Amino acid sequence: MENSSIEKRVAEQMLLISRGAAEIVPEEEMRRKLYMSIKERKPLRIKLGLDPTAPDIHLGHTVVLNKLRQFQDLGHEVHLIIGDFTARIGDPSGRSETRRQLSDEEIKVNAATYQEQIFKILDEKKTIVHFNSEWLKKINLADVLNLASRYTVARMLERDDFSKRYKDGLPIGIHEFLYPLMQGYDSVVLQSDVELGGTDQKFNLLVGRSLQKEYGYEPQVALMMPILEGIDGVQKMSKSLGNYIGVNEDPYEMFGKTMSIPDELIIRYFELLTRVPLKEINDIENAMKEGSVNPRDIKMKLAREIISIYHSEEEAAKAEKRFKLVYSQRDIPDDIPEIVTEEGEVWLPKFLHDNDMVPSTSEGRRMIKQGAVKINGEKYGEEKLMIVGSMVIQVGKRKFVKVNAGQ
RNA sequence: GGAGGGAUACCCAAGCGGCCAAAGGGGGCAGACUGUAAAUCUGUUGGCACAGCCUUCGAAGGUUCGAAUCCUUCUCCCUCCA
Repeated sequence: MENSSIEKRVAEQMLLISRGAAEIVPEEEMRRKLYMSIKERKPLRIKLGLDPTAPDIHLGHTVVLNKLRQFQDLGHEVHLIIGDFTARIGDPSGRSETRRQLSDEEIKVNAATYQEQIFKILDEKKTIVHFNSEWLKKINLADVLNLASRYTVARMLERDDFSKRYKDGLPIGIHEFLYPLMQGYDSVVLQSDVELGGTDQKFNLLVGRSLQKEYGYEPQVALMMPILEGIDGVQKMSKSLGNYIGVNEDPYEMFGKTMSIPDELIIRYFELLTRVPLKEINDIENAMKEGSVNPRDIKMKLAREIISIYHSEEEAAKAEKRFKLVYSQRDIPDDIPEIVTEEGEVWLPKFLHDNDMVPSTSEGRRMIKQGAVKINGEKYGEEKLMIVGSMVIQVGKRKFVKVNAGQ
């Protein structure tokens, strides 16, 4: 192949790879690796490590997975490492406190659900999955010492999270120092060319680089993706903060949650979560700046795009229709759950609780007092309710149930 | 190993014998307004068939008519010294 045509393909790949990326360290090396890969027709080994610390994955996780998928589509070799061993330690990255250590059982369960969800994005056939216990389990203390001797405490303490904790007098477990070393060791074993991660992974990825050098291999390139903000627009998306959209959520939930993101996040979500071409995204951005489109409509498009990836276009359209009905027209949707009960008087707080519309009867009472409960579209302020015939009970904006009183 | 300080609800934080289901702030939820965005205002924020009762101030015991508050032991964390 001509040098010039290789260069051209390198440039093309670089463009795709850079989309949304926060940082590529070092960028020049990325180019060089791509060049060699094309020239020698040898795919790059791309590594992504995942800690099975939470049972479900959400859109925040998909940022990096989408990038991985791009590499796959470009013909590179994707290695997914399930950190079943490292999960025992828990990644200290960005943590202001020591992580809880997980049990084997939890890890196993999480790893299984992970894999099932991950392949909604990655091409299963082209993905090589490893569990890092494969090699980390076999290491003995002498190996650990050998590994540990290749890094220094001073460099560990350069890390933001460690140095902050150290300064604040918060505990740092010795085992937490081992975490980046183990992750780096994964790279040594795998001889990865590129490792992906969030920007919070920078330190770990760079440790991988230096360990690979220590062990006499070519160091990997660190490709960092931004950390996605959650639907509150402020904090990073995470399950524990409750500001997430899960990939397993039903289309209507996804639609609603997407619509609730702040406007400032729209473009970012497009860029990091969809496959809408960059050019189109730019057009959207400009149109919004000019005010020629309503951000609400753009958000609806975003929601459709996202749902299409995890469900289907039909589902997306259905979710949109329902959304418009409930929120724009303030109407009652027709596909709400129905329950059958006996005719007669019920104590509403308990009734709502029994039907999972409120977390407790106390909360139910509060909702009623605050005017959040509607019967057949009418605000209802009483705790006692006479159930006759068929009625729709609504709590807040989004919870509906249809009650049919049997004979 | 020695000396001192601390642990309060989702988070931060006040309370230091009864008026404490526990101030204040953040966050959450709901209402109004809207584009279920943001901003703003208002209410609410342990449970229970609820003007009452039950559980909750790191854990377990104790003192007291009465304990988040006092005592004992334990657990965890921090600071200083070694």
